[in-house]
Amino acid sequence: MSLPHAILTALLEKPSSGLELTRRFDKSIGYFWSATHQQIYRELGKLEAEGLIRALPAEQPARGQKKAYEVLPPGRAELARWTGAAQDPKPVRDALLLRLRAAAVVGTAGLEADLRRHLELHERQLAEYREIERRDFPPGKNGPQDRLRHLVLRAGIDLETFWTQWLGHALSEFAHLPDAGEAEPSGEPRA
Amino acid sequence: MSLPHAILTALLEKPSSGLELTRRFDKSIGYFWSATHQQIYRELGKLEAEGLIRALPAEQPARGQKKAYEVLPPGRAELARWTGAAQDPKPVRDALLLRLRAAAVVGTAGLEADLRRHLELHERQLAEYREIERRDFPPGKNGPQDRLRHLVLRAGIDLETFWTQWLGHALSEFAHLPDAGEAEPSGEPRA
DNA sequence: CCACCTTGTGCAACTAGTTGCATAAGGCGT
DNA sequence: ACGCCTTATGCAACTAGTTGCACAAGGTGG
Repeated sequence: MSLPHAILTALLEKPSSGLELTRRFDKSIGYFWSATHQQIYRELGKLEAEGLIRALPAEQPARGQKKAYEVLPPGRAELARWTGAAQDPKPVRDALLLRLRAAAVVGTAGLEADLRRHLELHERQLAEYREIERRDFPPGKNGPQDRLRHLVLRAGIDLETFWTQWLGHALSEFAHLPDAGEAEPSGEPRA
Repeated sequence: MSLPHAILTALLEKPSSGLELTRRFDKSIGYFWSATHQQIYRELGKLEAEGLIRALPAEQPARGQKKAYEVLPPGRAELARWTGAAQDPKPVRDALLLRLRAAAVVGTAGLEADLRRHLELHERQLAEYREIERRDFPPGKNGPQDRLRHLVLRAGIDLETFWTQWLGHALSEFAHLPDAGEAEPSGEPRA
């Protein structure tokens, strides 16, 4: 139940149309809460119906027209409530770790290449985060909101750092593993 | 599309009934791919229908009877295929980070308590992982499957370590933040 | 001047996961 | 022998997210 709140946050930072929101979700906010444009449009409709946001009175609201939204007081209140309410972390689901575990049973064939690919993706993401940090959080900037936002970015950086390190470690393990195959002494002879 | 593969892995490790699987998902496998018993039963039905697993011929398959499943060769093949196939990491969705970002706009009221609670949860999980490591991976054990499984556990340990550290850092930031409120110089005076 | 591309909005159908409840068998106490 | 608890299996309805497509407006090039 977080997408509406992600949208409220984005709209409070800057009133936007659906497509503008979509673009921003592909950058800053989407780094830790991704969403497709269809999700966003649907949610904008709901939020408007609930009276939490409203369309800024632009020209004519015809099709193919930009329609910008802003947050209404009840929307801000709801966001504040949600932010402060207790929430349980949702259970982990990580396919890569699952695949590694499966590999222990059915063999590692093909996995190494994908680990390498993931490593590259995470390295790229890490580089991007560092660039954002350099650009948006120079040493002087440390008002309360800056500190909070920097904290979030730090989480992103540290997470990507973890993944790159772990993947590096995993690949080095693969390097001296009894190649591919069942990886199981008791496995049946293949074919 | 990973739940069926999680189940195949679990069944290869040890043929089990639905409930036994559920219990194991609450422990080892579920640490990185959680599932409820309803998901598991449904998926067992599908896997059986597809001919990837079969029910072990037990007594009478009446209701309230244990029904254990084992993986058939096509099931093993499918798992091997999936494990080696390239897969994109799925986009991140972390509500806690989102809430922090929201807090930069609508204020931090209530958040600190929940951060503290999350810190405790992660510390507990970390302790559990370390205990498993101590118990299941003593210095001698390092055959190929041991190495792979240890690698997975290491990821869990390092992830929990990251979270505990980051949450600690976040809480220390909160400690010298201009208390609660809007955390925004330009915010409207509350109420 | 019209075919085609881009921008922006949106519906419909599908997949995956969650929640709440139903049902059956067997043991246990009184 | 009856109610009740635990174990085990499962259906149905719901929520959240994904995928594929449709459609309108406005610009662009042959």
